[in-house]
Amino acid sequence: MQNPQIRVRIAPSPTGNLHVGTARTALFNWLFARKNNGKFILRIEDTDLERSEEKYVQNIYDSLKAIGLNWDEGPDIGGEYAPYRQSERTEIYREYAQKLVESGHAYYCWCSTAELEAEKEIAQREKRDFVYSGRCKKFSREETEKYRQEGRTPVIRFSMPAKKLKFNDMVKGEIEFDTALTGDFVIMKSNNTPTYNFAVVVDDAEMKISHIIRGEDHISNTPRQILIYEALGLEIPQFAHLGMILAPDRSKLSKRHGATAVNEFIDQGYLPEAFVNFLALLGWSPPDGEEVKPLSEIITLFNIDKISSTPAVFEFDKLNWLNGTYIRNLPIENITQRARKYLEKSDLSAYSEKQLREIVEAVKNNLVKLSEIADSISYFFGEDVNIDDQIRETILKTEQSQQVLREFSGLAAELDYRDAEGINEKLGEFRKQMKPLKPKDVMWAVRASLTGRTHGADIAVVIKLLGKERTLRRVQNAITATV
RNA sequence: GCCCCCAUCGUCUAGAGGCCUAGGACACAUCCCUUUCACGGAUGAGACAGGGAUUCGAAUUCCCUUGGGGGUACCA
Repeated sequence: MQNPQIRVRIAPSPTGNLHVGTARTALFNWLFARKNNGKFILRIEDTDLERSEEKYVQNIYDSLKAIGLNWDEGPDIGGEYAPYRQSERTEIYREYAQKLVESGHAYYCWCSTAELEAEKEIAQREKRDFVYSGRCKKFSREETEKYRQEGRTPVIRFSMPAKKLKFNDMVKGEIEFDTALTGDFVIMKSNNTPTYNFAVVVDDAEMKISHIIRGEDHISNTPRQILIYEALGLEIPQFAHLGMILAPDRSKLSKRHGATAVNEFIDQGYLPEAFVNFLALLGWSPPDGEEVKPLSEIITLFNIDKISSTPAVFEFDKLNWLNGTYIRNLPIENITQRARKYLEKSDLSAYSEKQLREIVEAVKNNLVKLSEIADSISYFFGEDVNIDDQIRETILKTEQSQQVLREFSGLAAELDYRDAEGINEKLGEFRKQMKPLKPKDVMWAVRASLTGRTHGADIAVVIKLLGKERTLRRVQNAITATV
């Protein structure tokens, strides 16, 4: 079987930060390339000069790299088919457009926006779809010259052959369109710049793209593109259209649903490796049922035939669970290091690195996002602790708690603060000693006085890390504050 | 409106005619562990959108309806 080099691409337009939908498409392309020993290419589609911005190009690079998707050819690293930015390829599009005009597959259209609007209005009134009439197609050289003389700037339209067009989609199966419904569409704008549908075809062909894996929002563009391939006598690639990513309310994922850009998730404290893992699960499922899986393993298991054709809801619950799982599985040094910027919201100087790791170890289990660590560890810092009014009133101020704390301050004075396990044992004895008070109530009083909270890290560890002085001080404060 | 795509638990999905009284994961509930919250463990509840047709037999094939999504630009 002739199996030419597999080449896929991701072609985002830099009109915003890298969207999760684009990231997911990039991921599937990347997986397909890596799985099949192919090439993954990054191309920047910046033909829309108005909306494209350089900072977004940078964001695309950064986001892709952050989630571990490296490309083999691209604007920044070059490659055999450079340049990889559409804005630097305009000459190429012009040549191809010219070819099409010469071969009769395209023609200049001199219609003004106003004239087109009028046609559209009529179509609307007659309740039929607007399909460009194609009247400029028949113009003679003289008429063309006349318009040029008038100072009109033409567009180039592709001459649509009307026919039933079938193509086989790798994920959707056979799809059929009636191209008569489309009409002659613009391939070169009046500013001599290509439209999307034309530029993609030219680039994909020039760059020898073998498989086009993209979102299903492009499915209706496909017949037009196939027709251009045909008109140009180029080989038609394989298509695969992925279901969209939807918001929990099943509408298109947008800003109003919260974060939509990859970097926002990472900034929020999602681990990039957890995030890609989650993305992979949107439309693909591991044959062995093990969903927590690094990219390296997903590559070997990945199979494009197994991609779901259904749109997928972006569910935060599962992302959160995955992220927590990844955090828990990380070696403690690694978490500590990666959480540094959040940890540093507290003044770390009072602790050694070793102690800091103990703190992280003590709180890591209930983290969903790395960023939450800042709050989880806050009571380990400072001489005193903030206790909110409700806890002060309902937990600390009760006579029962006061009694516990008076007793506990005695115990606290003679603990061995180097030994968490020992502290734990003493605490056990203490609970017995405080009977008939319930163990839970006893510990809540102690915990609240020390941490200002009703839940958190193992209390013996808290006591150890707080040390004698602060433990005594905080307990004492909790007692005196209410007298 | 027209065109195209899609349709299994709340969500992501497994399922390619009998293995399905439909499996897994997240979320949810209960219980266990436990000084708290978590973590971990166990159990439970929970779906083939509806209607026809094909077949000995349909979640799986076909048709219709309904619902959802996408497209309908000199945006990409």
